[in-house]
This record gives sequence, structure tokens and C-alpha cells, in this order.
Amino acid sequence: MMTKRSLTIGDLAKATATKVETIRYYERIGLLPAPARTQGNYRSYTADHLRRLSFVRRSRELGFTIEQVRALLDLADQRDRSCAAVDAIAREHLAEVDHKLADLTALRRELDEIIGRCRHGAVVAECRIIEALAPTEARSGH
Amino acid sequence: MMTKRSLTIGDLAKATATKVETIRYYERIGLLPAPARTQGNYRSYTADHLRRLSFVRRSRELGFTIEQVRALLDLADQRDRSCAAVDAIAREHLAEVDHKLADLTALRRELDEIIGRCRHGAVVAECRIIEALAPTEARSGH
DNA sequence: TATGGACCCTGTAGCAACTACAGGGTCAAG
DNA sequence: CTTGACCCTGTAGTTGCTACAGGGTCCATA
Repeated sequence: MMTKRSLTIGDLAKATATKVETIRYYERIGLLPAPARTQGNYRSYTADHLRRLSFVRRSRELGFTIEQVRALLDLADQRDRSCAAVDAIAREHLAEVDHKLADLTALRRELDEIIGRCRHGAVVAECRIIEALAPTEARSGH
Repeated sequence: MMTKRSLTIGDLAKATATKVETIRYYERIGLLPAPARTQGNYRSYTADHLRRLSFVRRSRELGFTIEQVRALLDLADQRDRSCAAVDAIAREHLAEVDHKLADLTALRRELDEIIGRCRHGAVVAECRIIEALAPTEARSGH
């Protein structure tokens, strides 16, 4: 297959499953270099832009923050530097993900427990879910 | 123990581990009713406010959105209505949490796999993590 | 009585990471 | 030559707060 000489912002959007507005946003915050313009002032992207945007999107999918992506891009550009810094960012992110997973798992358990308590008492006044949400010492009635 | 007649916003903040600004924010968006004011124009809260704010905080801790909390509060106020709607909101939220958990678990696995690939090749040019972030068809070299 | 510090007030701007307009211009097909 | 799909800039909205700035109030102590 042959590669197109240049891409419009719409082409790039389609190729990376990104919204046009998001691409412009990435340019504004300096994550994607500003491309050349056509006579009509349209952005004209190259294969390099496509590579870079693909990298950004993949990293974002994996939950890296914009700042982490920025750091990864900087590192990726310095091809003679040690890989250790890249590893560190990825491991740090993994730790964050593990933390979130633990939080979410605990929350899930609690929510499940609360829902399980629901005896489908006819009315809200006897609803065990509502009771569970109202902290003990603030509960009315007793 | 005896209950105080009224609470300042600071008292309420301490009692519910909420920032003062957050309480004012809840009032602004209509989640907490505007309390009476003192001569000096200070907010003067009652035990009802404390109960309601506690409910809000607990719900937020469990990951309900503001709009869900609003719905739960409305339902909690209509004490003669069926408990089914409360149950529905809670179950919907549980489904969302499960979905997030699944996403995060998949992401974790992928991230772990990518990091595991790192052979600590001396330089970024050979970094398997960077390679993994650059999608296959956009990878340079082949 | 003055004053200091802790508290309170309003209003607005900032955060992350986009998304969604409004109000235009450009371009290719028919 | 017009229609419709695309592109442009700039700004405001989203969620759920948080953080000021620039004031006012209250109370205890010197």
C-alpha cells in the first residue's frame, strides 16, 4: 500500500479515532507539533504526525495523564538515553492503577452489601439503602 | 449528649469532613438547602442540614454522581413512595462500577504486560515500552 | 477600648481532558 | 454557481470541587 503525501485534520482524526477538536486541543497544549498549512489555511499533516498522535492516543487509552504522555514523548525523542526513565513512568502508573483498582473493589463490595440489604420494603421510609446512606448518628427515629 | 442549637459552616465542615467551600458549592447547586442567617450574615445550620450533608457525603464516597445523589435525596424525602427507584439507582451505579473495574483490570493487565517486556536495553531506541506504545502500523523501521 | 487572629462573606478563576458550539471560510462535485 | 462537506478561530461548557482575592464579623485578651 502507498502512503498519502499529506493528511487533513479529518483524515488524521479518522485514522486515529480522535475527534478533530481533540487534535486541535493537543496542538494548543503543545502535545502535537503545529503542522504546515495549505494556501487555504488548512492544517497539513505528515506520517510523523500520525505516528505521534497514535502514540499519544495509545498512551491515553492506557490511562497515562497528558503530563505523563508529554514525558514519554520527550524520552522517546531522546533515543540515546537510558530506558530507565520510561520504565519508571510506566511502573508509577501501574502503581496508580493498582491503587484505583483496590479503591474501586472496596467500593464495589460496600455497594453490593448495601444493595443486598434491600428487602424491597414497600416504601422509602423503610428502605435499607437509604438507611445505609444516612450515617448512624444522624439517622432519625432512634 | 446534648445537641447544639445551631452550627456554623465551620462546625458543619468539621462534623462531615467536608471543606467549607464544598458546602457553599452544594448550596449553590441546590444540593443543600440555604440555611438561615445570623445578624452578621453567617450561615446558621440545623441538625437537619447535618443529616442531609452526611447523606450527600456518604453517597459521594460510594461514587454516586451529584445527579444521582440529587435523585436519592428526592426519593428519601418522599417517604411513602416505593423503594424500587432507590434500588434501581443503586443497581445502575453498581453496574457502572463493575464496568469501570473490568476496564481498569484489562488496562492493568496490558500495562503489566508492556512493562514485563522491558529488557532494560540500555537506550530508549530499543525500549520495548516505547515500542508498545507506538501502534504497529505506525512503527518506524518496518 | 483597641487589636489580633480565627472565622465568615461573595465572587471569580482554576484544575483535567476534552467537547461543543457560533460564526465564519474553502473546496470539489454536479 | 450552488450545495454540502469539510476546515478555521475563539470561547464556553462539562464534573466536582478547590483556591484565591478582597473584604466583614466576632470574641478574647492586653
